[in-house]
Amino acid sequence: MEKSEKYKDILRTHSLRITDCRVDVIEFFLKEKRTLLQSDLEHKLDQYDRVTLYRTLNTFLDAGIVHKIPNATGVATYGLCHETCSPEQHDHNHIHFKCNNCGEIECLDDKAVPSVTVPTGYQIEAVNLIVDGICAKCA
Amino acid sequence: MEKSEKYKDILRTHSLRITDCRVDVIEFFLKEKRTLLQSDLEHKLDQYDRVTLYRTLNTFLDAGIVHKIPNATGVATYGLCHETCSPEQHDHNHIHFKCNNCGEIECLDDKAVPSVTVPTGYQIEAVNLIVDGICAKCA
DNA sequence: TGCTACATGCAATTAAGTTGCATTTATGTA
DNA sequence: TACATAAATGCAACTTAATTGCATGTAGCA
Repeated sequence: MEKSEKYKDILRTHSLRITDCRVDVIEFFLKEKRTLLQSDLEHKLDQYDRVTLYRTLNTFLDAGIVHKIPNATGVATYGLCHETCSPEQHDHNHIHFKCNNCGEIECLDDKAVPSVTVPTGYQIEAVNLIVDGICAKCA
Repeated sequence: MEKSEKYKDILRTHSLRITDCRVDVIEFFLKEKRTLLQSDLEHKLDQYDRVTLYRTLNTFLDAGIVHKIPNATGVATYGLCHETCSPEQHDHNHIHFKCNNCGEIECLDDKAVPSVTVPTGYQIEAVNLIVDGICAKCA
């Protein structure tokens, strides 16, 4: 299968229309293999308006193609979801690592989040574990 | 000891000058017993300029009086640190709970964060666990 | 009491996030 | 294959948060 077909299939799977912008955004995520900011997309894919990229990310968020990673920088950070994700069921049971040197946020896919307990009366919908430190590249 | 003396002592402990604004911000945190946004301070302590409140929060962050809680809302959220915190050594080993109904972020001080491991070459400096769901009040 | 470094207030700027609307386009159907 | 329609895009505009510079005021020490 041609590469662009693979990107298009991700859109088909999530019942989204196939547009150049969406295909390019998925391609960028898959090639970079890292979490991205909207500004990353704006620099790389500057043929598209920033509002279009903003809406593309939100559409992907709703569809379960990307997930938003909580962090203290104040800037929204997005990671590509596993193929098993859908709008109903997400599998984000992995650790996020934020490097205090290079600033990059990584998904450590093979590191599972330990189970947590909360006080009585609290209902858990999602668990996010963010580890801050120095990544292997910067150490 | 008078209450305001208690607030001032927190500032003395961290080698910060005692000013009305700083004392009022600490008092607000201690009385509310919850995490706060800068906008919360702006509404409650409107006798101070918002830049002053912004700088007060940053000063407290550097000094280790408050900590910034990672979240996906895009708005900085601050929690008062335990008295054991200092600029060098923080004790934030507790879970943060964000309610998807009321939006409030709580520190669950009695719930310890499980230990985590990261790949070889990564150095851990801090661990943040954010649980999303419905809090006891909203359930 | 006065000096000095630090804190504050005000003005202004940058950046992120968001919405409305006119235009263009993807896709199902005749 | 062309058409109709709902959805996607681009542009303009706006809101809010974060941030900086500078003049003025003040806490804390000598």
